[in-house]
Amino acid sequence: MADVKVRGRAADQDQVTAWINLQQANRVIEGFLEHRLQSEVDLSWAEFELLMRLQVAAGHPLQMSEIAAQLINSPSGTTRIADRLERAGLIERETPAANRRVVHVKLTQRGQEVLEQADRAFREVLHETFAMHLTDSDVAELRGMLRKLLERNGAWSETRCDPNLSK
Amino acid sequence: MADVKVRGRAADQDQVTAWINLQQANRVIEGFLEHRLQSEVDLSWAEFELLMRLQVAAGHPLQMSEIAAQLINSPSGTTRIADRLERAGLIERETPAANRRVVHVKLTQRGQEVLEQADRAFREVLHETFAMHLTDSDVAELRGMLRKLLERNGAWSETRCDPNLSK
DNA sequence: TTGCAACAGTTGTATTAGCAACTGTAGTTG
DNA sequence: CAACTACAGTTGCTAATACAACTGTTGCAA
Repeated sequence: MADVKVRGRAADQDQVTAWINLQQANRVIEGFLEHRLQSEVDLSWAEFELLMRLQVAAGHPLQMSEIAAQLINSPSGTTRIADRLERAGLIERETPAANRRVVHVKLTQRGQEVLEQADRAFREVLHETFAMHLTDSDVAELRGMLRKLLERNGAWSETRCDPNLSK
Repeated sequence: MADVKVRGRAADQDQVTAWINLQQANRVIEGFLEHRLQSEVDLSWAEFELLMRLQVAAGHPLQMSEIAAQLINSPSGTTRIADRLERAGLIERETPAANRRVVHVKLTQRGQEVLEQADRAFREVLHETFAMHLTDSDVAELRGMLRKLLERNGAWSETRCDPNLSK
């Protein structure tokens, strides 16, 4: 029984370390992305993320609440990001007559263009800081684990993250 | 060549998805931790993280810059977190006579006590939202990948994350 | 020793995020 | 159809974050 406990505590420690490292990696890489996007296309990572979601929707407008769920952001936070993007002329908001509670968000032409440029920078940085250092099977395993974590925590949105941008 | 490109793009997509999922998992789990720590011991996750670093140092005081590096936070951000913890009486700051540029930070008795309580809550939540859903080999693989990412991005601080709290 | 550059940390300022409260709409029940 | 509840989104407010500029310290070089 003491045995079990000792083993349990060591494993516990590994898990804590894994979590801390996950957070650190997330911060470092997000930091690089943030800086590069800011300097190159004047977008924050959060703004880029929102645009990416619209791109994934492929012209089909998204509701604010859908976007918020996918970004795992608060409703108000999502509103603010959308405010900035709308002011910058990159997205449009429209409340459909059919259901005047909701807001349909879609990319403008300009938004599409900026996003494509941002996407190139994004993929470059992601490659240098993330993808380049992982094998294909690493990525597969990682996705499996993360998917499990998201599912078990009720945050799996069956997200296709396939912007399919530069065809 | 078209083949290579196609395969390359698909792999690219998997990598993007892995990254997005990493971020999502990080947000979800950090959210749970944040709420639980806030309600239970009135600490933010950032504050807890700083306390944990001091705990790891096992009584040996840390400099602000060391803490900032480990937390991957800006100097000013670290100062502010330390301000709050000091005001709450959980840490002490002292500039040693030997080098009056630096600040030595250490836990107070009260800080030690609060941290132990916080640590129990932390481990509970981490288990429920993270550790419970991963096998030992998952954790090992994950740590390997994350370590590689941190190293390659110049952010590997050879962090022991072993608070070794409840002995 | 004086002067200067690099460093450690803090503070001013602006941006961002989240909670709680609010507006307005849809659906439901009596 | 009136009242009530739930929902979608926004806004007021407060807290937190980061960059840049600042204070004070150390080490080095002329």
